Amino acid sequence: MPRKKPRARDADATKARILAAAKSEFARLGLAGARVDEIAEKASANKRMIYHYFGSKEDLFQVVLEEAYLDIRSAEQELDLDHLAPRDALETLVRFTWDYYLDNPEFITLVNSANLHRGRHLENSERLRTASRRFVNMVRSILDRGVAEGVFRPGIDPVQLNITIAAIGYYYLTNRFTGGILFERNFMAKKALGQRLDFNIDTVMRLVQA
Amino acid sequence: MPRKKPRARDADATKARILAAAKSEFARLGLAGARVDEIAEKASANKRMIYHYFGSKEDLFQVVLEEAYLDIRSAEQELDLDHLAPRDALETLVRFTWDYYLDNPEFITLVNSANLHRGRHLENSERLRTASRRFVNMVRSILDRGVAEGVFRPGIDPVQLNITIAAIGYYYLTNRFTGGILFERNFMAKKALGQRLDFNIDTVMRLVQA
Amino acid sequence: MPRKKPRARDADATKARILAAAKSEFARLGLAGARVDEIAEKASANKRMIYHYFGSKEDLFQVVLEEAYLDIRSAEQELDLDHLAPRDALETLVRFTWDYYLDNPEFITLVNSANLHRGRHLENSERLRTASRRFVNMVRSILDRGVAEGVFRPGIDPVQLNITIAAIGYYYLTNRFTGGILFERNFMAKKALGQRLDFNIDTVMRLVQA
Amino acid sequence: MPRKKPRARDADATKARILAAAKSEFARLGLAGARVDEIAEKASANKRMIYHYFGSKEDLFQVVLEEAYLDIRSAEQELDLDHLAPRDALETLVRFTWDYYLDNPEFITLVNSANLHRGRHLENSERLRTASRRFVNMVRSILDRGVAEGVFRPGIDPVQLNITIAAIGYYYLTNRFTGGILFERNFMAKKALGQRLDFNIDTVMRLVQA
DNA sequence: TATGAATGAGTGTTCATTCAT
DNA sequence: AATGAATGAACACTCATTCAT
Repeated sequence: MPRKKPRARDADATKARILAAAKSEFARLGLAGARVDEIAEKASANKRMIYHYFGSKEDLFQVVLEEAYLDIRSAEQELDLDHLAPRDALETLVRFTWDYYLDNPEFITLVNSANLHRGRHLENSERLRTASRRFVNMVRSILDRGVAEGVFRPGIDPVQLNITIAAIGYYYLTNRFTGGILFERNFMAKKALGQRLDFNIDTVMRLVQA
Repeated sequence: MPRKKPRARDADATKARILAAAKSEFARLGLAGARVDEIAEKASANKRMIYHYFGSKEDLFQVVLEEAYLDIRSAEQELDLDHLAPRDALETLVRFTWDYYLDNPEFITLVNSANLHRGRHLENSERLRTASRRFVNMVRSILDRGVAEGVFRPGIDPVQLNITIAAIGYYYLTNRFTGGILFERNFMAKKALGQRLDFNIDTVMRLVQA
Repeated sequence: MPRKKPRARDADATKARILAAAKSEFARLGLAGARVDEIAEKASANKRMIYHYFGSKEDLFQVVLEEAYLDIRSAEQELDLDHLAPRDALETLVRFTWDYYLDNPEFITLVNSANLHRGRHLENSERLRTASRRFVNMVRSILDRGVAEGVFRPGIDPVQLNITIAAIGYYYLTNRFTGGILFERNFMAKKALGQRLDFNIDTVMRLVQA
Repeated sequence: MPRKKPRARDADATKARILAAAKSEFARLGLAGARVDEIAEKASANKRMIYHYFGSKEDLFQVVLEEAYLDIRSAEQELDLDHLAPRDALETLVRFTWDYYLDNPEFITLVNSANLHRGRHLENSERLRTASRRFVNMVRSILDRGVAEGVFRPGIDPVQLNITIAAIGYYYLTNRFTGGILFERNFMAKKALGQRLDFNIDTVMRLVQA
């Protein structure tokens, strides 16, 4: 017996399309600047579906944010840093962080938006806290191994180190527009990007050097 | 008998009040999130005056941004770093940058907003470009003196260094909300702030060390 | 049992109500004088619907204008003047034009508004151009038949004639207020209206007389 | 004794500049569309002066209107039609009316605006009523002389005649924009203007012909 | 006579959200 | 599951007018 309407089953696809459109719009325009109409149109979905699946614009923002953070945390785990020598592991992490920001520019503006709203939208995400703990432990383990092997100096706070690794890439990229104007450089030129990555690896290596 | 300045109906004072209110609102809510009505009310000014003096919400945003940047550039000049020993000068700059961000939290979110809008509002500010050139030259001069004295290694790009100095403070503070959640720390606790500043000074010193 | 048309939530009906209200308001107060709020209220519609269906106040004005012109052009076609003797056809047209202006006073002020705005809102209406061509051809055909029958003199430009037929009715009615003041007459008294129509028919007949 | 402040005496000049600017703006945009700010700027006058001299925007409109009407009435008197043969006098009047409309295009849109507002702004102008009476009498006298000389037919109402003389010129010019679109002609081309004037003279002459 | 500063009530337009089907 | 219609509150911006000097 042939099924009647194979139209259904789109629920997940519709949700995914909404989420992708929302991510793009929130990243591009911020929470206040993004428009529900525009998100619906870009998702080829009816506006009503957004409310059906996500409840409200803010709730949708919250889901987008959580997904974005879980994505980077999950990608970091796949780096398998525990199987690399400490120095290699650290350099890999610096490179990965930089590349991830470059490949996922929405991540940066989403995080900025989240903080403009004082982190309110992530407050209750236990999944995120768990993933973060795991991530910090990974960095700590690299540091510990490096100290044991005598290549890293002791006493480095893995959280501080990690903030710095993120900072030196993130800041350069998020402020690439005003930076380009103030310093009269094209921050996104291929050569400039390469130089910055080198500078950052150097910075981190000198920082942990025994 | 010299008359005092006839202060009532003072255009300059009104403009200044509008500017201050706008700075606060744009910093708090972003360009899209800020409300002209609210700015007017906080400035104890009539909404019409905003349009009279600044033309539009975006034009007002532009002025706020430019003023904010000029302010930090001007404060940096007052540090008189050329009269300090190179290492002291650099540490002073790192400390100043950190303190400025702490004392002027609006600066950070304003810069974020400027970049969310792709730097569009600063594109034509020659005043800013001039001030920035002067600032970069100041950092370059510190580096040169340090190299000459044998305390800094040669070949450091002053722009890269400066970006890093800004980054390691800026990122910590702008992302203090999500950071606090992910890393389960109070980023703004007095002790945490002190530790971060120490970490940053250390980072920069190791970076330039001969 | 056939269900009646589900009339509630009827987009067409809402559009029609908006159009009718807009016609009335634009006619009464002009494009600048009419208020979108008032149009919405008179249409028992939400203001948002006006923008949903018509885009903007000016676009709405454009649609109102085009509809108004198409309406008179369509009514003229229904006169079936080609089946009347040339003199009867012409008199019928003069009477119709006069009656149409009397019955549709909004038409006159709408046309005035259109011209105050330099015709900008009708520039791209191909429908209107088509209807106008058909109309001019109808008048031309009446003239031609009259000349062939020897009752009209030859060489009359149908466009000039038509402008005159419109003018002598239109001017009297559109300027009835200042006219009433200047000439100290009630232009809209039944007797005055009859006299003017007679005068106009006479004017046109003498103009085309062989 | 030397006069103190020779700055004064500008009062009349200021009023005149305001009046000229107001005429232009009201003609161009209508009563609702014209802006007090714009009028002040075009008059190189302070906005406050408009209120000082004229009381309100509507009062200013009233003065502009009255002046405009008095101007055409006064120009008509200067034609000295009583010294021309009846047919010449009539043709002169038709030509003058046409030329006046062409040379003073603001007059037409001002009259349209006056009537959009139902003549309200002219209701109490006794000066205008007086000038109008004189004008009607002039036309009546031409007709009477023509009848006496046997060149005009009797029984023509001077008011109706005058309305028609105005109408056939006024309508063509006020509706030149929509007319140009509908009839696909350039109503303002030199040749077109000449043809229309000829057509109008012909119309009037046939109308009064004995 | 003249003026720049200031204002309150609007004015077209947009928004996130809900209703009815 | 999905949709087009509808809404009310808000939004950026404007206006004619008055105040203070």
